[in-house]
Amino acid sequence: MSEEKSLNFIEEIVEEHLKSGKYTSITTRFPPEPNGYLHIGHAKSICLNFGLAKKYGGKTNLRFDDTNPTTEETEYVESIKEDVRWLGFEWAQELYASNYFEQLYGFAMKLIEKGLAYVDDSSSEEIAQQKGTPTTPGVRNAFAERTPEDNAKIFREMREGKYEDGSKVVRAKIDMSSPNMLLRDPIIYRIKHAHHHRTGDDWCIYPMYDFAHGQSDSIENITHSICTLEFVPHRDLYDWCIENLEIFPSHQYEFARLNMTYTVMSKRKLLQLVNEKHVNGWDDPRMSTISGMRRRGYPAEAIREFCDRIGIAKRENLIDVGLLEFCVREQLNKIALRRMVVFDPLKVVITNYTGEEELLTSENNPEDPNGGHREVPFSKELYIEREDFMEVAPKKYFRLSPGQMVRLKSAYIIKCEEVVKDAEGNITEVRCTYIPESKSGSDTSGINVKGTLHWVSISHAATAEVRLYDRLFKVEDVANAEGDFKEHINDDSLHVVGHAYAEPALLNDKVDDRYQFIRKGYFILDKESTSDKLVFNRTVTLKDGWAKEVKKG
RNA sequence: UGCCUGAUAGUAUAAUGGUAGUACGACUGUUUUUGGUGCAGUUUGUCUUGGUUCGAAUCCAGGUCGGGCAACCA
Repeated sequence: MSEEKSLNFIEEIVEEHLKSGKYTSITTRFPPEPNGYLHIGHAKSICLNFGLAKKYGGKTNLRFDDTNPTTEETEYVESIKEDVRWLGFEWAQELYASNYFEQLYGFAMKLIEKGLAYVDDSSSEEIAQQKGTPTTPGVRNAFAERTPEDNAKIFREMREGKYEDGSKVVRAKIDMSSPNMLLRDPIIYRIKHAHHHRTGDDWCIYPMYDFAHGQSDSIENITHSICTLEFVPHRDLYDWCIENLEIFPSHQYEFARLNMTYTVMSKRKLLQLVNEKHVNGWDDPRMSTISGMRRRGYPAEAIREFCDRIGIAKRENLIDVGLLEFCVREQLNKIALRRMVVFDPLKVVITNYTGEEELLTSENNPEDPNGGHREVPFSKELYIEREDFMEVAPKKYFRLSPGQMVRLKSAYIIKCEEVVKDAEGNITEVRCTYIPESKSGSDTSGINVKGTLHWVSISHAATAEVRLYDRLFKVEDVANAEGDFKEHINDDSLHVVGHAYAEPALLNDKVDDRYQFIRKGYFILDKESTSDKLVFNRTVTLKDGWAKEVKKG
């Protein structure tokens, strides 16, 4: 019995095309504009495009949509390539819309010769005004009457640099009264005396998106050109260009873009967060960027799994970020090395412990029988988490309190005998006794305790900085919340624990290792970590049933 | 006022005229040397009004509500 997973609507279209013989293989493309870093919304598109080709034996190109020299930079090209690769995908070809500038120029000339395009000297205000409104038709001006010969001559001169920015544009001659505003003689070329990150100063005219994208698809024989819903009205123009240019008929299909709770997903807003220093760069672990998530410790596999689970449809959506976190935990639970780190220390003295110290063994990962073990030093003086002790314990509190017993993970059962306070009444130390025959792995004490605590031996502990991240915004639906999105920034999205106490095994682990600090969450070493100073990022917390219980009262 | 587009549990997504299912969440219980994990279970849904049909989430008609469209951005 093979449970066939149901297909999304694009997979259905592809299967139909393959079955009917319309195509014998498919080609898709991922077409970012190199004007910013990729975010989780792009990951959805990447997984879709590359996933489709992988599933149906086709190929996917990485194509940079670099038709606007004033916003695009090589830095972004490099980061995009790194992110796509990190997500686990391999492109067939690395291409650029700017590779096709000469061809695109020829396409425009062809339209001019066919009488389907003309040079317009109007200002952008005039053009906008003549365009009409959605309910009233636009009007065509006198420039539309220029002959193909005149148009060709002026277009050539535009290319040669004879005219200033904004003085002339080339427009496709379609229909000034179309109900689709994009068909009201859209601009296809504009003059920009600007340096392009790849073509340098070779060009001073650049094609518009609508005159570059479909043709680029066509040149590359893209069979399924997949984009997001806001491009639906562009499809008429996409098809018009291909039809009138008589080139390979690529087709555009649209799906709903990803929205996620407690975050923003537009390059404009992400750029603002970076520029105005609300975060520390594009790869700040709180960002919805791929690079931010990577630095935070989200595994690529978890992001792929997430994209798979949210599905592909045409309905507007707002996905709970909790689903992403679920995917991250699911993956990390299987691979993360368990370690003990105390964030907020409370000293525990084992009064009846007579040895100097001993090495105990603890499993690296209880989920992984082949995960191995590490040694953990134990001694008379330990740190436990301050929140794991209460002098007056509420009901169902399974941690340490006077007269109560708990197990120290992978070590012994201890019993709280005495609480030591300073002059102000603050608890400075807890004195306990341990049960020698309760040693982990060879427990003959017969005692059962409800609570198990993480701990570190004070004299063996390494110190580390730990960065705890929370959601960047306070409201679920940031894009649709009242007022400017920055008003909803969560000022408490970063907590730095300057001096956490870590078991020494953390000193020897590899940089790429993923950790679960037992009972605290999943962590990864940050790039700012040095041999003198360990810095960890909290990837995600563990689910906390006790916190939920406390909240309920 | 025009055109395009969509509507299934709290959130997503499936059912392609024939038993409304799955995941996340929430809630129970159970296991556990992590209040984690695992396991078992409970919970909640077809926007609305008509029509076609033996039978409608699905087809048809009207309505309601949401999103998009008038950048020399992509």
